[in-house]
Amino acid sequence: MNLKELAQTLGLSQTTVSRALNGYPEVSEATRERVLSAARRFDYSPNTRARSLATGRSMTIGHVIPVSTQHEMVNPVFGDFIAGAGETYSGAGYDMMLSLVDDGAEARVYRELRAKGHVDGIIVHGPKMMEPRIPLLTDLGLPFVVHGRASDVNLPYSWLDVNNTRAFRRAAEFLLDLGHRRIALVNGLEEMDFAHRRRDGFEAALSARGLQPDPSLMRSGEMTEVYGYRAARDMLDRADAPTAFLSASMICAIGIRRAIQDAGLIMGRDVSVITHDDDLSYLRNGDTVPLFTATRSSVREAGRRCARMLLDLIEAPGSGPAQHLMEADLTVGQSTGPAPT
Amino acid sequence: MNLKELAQTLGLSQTTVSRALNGYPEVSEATRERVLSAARRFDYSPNTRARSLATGRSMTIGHVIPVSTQHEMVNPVFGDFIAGAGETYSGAGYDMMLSLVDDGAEARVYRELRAKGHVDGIIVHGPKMMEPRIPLLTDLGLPFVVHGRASDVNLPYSWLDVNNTRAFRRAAEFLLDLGHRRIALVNGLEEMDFAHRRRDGFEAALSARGLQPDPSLMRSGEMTEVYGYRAARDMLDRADAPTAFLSASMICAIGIRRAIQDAGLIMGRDVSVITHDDDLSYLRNGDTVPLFTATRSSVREAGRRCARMLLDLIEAPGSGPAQHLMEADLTVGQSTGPAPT
DNA sequence: GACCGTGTCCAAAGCGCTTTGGGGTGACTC
DNA sequence: GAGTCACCCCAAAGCGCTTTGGACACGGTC
Repeated sequence: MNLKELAQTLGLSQTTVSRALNGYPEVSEATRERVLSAARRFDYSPNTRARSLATGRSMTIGHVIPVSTQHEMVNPVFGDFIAGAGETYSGAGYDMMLSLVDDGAEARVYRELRAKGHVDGIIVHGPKMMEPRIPLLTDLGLPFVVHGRASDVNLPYSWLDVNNTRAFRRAAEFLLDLGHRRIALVNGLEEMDFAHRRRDGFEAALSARGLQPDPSLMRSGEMTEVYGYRAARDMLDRADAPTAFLSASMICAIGIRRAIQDAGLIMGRDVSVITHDDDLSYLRNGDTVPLFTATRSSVREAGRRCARMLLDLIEAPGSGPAQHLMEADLTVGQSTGPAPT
Repeated sequence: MNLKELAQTLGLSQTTVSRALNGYPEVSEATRERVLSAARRFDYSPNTRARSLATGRSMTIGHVIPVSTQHEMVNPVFGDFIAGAGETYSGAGYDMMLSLVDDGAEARVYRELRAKGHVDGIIVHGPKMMEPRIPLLTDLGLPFVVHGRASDVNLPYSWLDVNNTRAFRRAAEFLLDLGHRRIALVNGLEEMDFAHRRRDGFEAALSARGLQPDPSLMRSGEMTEVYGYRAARDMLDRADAPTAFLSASMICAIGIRRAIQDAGLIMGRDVSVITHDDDLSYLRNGDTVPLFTATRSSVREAGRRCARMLLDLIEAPGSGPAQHLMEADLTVGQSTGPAPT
C-alpha cells in the first residue's frame, strides 16, 4: 500500500493524506482521523527512500567503525555503546547505519556517505590523538559527534568523553596512598587519545609525589585478555616486580588477574589492581561486592548521550558544537590493598 | 555534484552517464572512460536514496537485535558477528542497518521495515525454540537468514548454525572419558534454541553411559561472568559438588574459574572446565597453549557466511532456502584433567 | 454586494536516479 | 543506391513522497 493508493481509497488527494499523516494544520480533524485510521487498517507506512528523497533528510545516523586488518579486533565496548545510542535513536525515529571500515580508508567512506546522502550525521569512534577525520568531517559539513576527544585538533567540534586523565590520576593516587611505589600501567594503544590521557593522569600522580614514572612498567597495546596476561606475567617475573597494576579495561584486568594467580600470588594482598570499567552488561564488576577496584563509567550511557548530542546538532544546526565530560567514579573492590612491606 | 550536473559538464545525457557508470554495454569505451574519470575528478557518487527509489532495491541489510529491557544485556558475540558480516557486505556494496528492538516488539519492526522498503533482507539473531519471527518473515516475503535455528518451526527457511548438540555431546564425552561422573552444565537461557540443543547433547552423552542427568547440576541463565561465578560457587559449596563444568561461553567460564579459585581449588586438577568458545577477538582462549579446553567455532566466520547466504538469497530469489551447519572443534587446554579420586 | 479572511482541499512540480523506447549515424551488404 | 545492422546516444517516464501555489466555499465586514 502506498500513498497514492491510500489517497484513492479515501477519495482524497495525496497532498491531503500526506498532510494529515504528518500533522499539518491545513486539514480538518475529521479528515485526519479518517486518514489515520485507514493508514492503520491498511498497515501503511511511508516509503523511507521516497520520503527522504523528497525531504533531503535521511533520518539515519552513521556509525563508522574502524577495523584494523592487522588486529582484527572489534572493540568489546562497541555493543554496549550502540545499545545506548540505539535507545535514543529509536525514540526519535532515527535509524542507525553501520559501516566497518579498514583503518585508513575512512576518508573515502566519509566522502561517500556525504555524497550518497545516506546519513544525516555521524558518530566518530575511537579518535586518535591527531585525528584527521575531524577536519575532514568539518570540511564536508556533515554533523558529527566524537566519542572521545582528539588532543591535537584545534578546531571546535562536538565531543563526549570520560575524564580519563582525572580518573587515572585518582586511581594512581589511591594506590600511592596505599603505599605502592612500583605501579605498572597496562594501557591501551597509546596512539588512541584516551590512552594518552590516562597515561598523563598516571604520570601526573606519580610526579606529584616526586616519583619518576618507569618506562619499563608501562605497556601499550590492544586491550585483550591475552595482552593483559602477558604484560602482567612479564613484569611479575622481574626481580623488581610492580606491586600494583593500573589496567585500561576489565578484559585486560581479567588477564592481569590470571597472571597474578599463575605467579602464585594473591590479588588484593600481594598485588593490587585497579582497572577502568566500562560497565559492560555481560561483564559486570562482581556482584554485591565489586571484584576490582575500578574507575567506572557506563559506555552505554555515553552512547545515549552522544546520540542525543548528535540529534540536537542535526535539528538545530546553528547551535554550534557542544562538549560533554563525564566523570568516572572510583569504586573500591577486593583487588586493592596496602603495599606489601 | 549530481548526475544531471555531471551530464551537463560532460555534454552528455543523464542516460548515457548513468549507463557508463553502471557498466551497461550500450556506451562506447571512450565515452565510458571519459565519464569515469570525470566522476572521479568531481567526487561523484550517486545518491543512494534516489537510486534505490528508482531500482526498488535498497542495497541495505537489516540486523534486528532483540534487547530485553529486563536484562539490558547486549550479547557480546554481537560485535564479532557484525564484523564478519560487514566484510561480506562491503565487498558486495551493501550497507548494514541496525535496529535495536525491545523483546516482543519485533513483529511491528519487521512489518515496518518491509513497508518502508528500507532493507532488502534481514539477519535474524538469537532464535528461540519456537520462533514466531520465522513464519512472520516468510509471510512478509522478506528474504532472511537465521543465525541459529528454531527447533519447533516446520517451515523451510535459511539458517546457519553451529552443531551445538554434537559439540556438547563430545565435550561431555571427553569429561566422562576422564572419569568425571558429576558434571555440571552452566547453560545459556534455555528458551534460546542453541542452549536447548547444547543441553540435549550433554544429556545424550550422559545417557549413553547410563548416567542420569542431575537437574540440580544444570543451570540456565544469561551468559555473564557473574552468572558463571554464582552458578559454580553455588554448586561447589555443596557436599556432592561436581568435579567438572560444561560452560556455555568464555565469559561464563571466566566466572566459573573465579569461583573455583575462590573455593581454594585448582582448575584442571581439582575441577575441570570445558567451555564453548566463540573465538572473540578480544577474548582469545589463551595464547600458544589454550587456557580452556573448548569447543570452538568462530562467530566472525559465521557472520561472514550468514551474510553471504543472505546476499545469495536476495540475488537469486528462486533458489530457495539454504542451510549450513558448522562443526565446532574440540581443542584441549589446561582446564581439564582426570577426575580426582 | 463587493471585499477579505479562513478553513479545507487539490494539481503539479520536484527530489536524483534508472530504464524504456526510440532516433540518428555510419559501415556494410546486395 | 536502397536496405540492414550495429553502435552510440537521448528524451521522457516513473519510483513514492513532500511541498508550493493556488482554488473553492463559506462567513463575516463595511
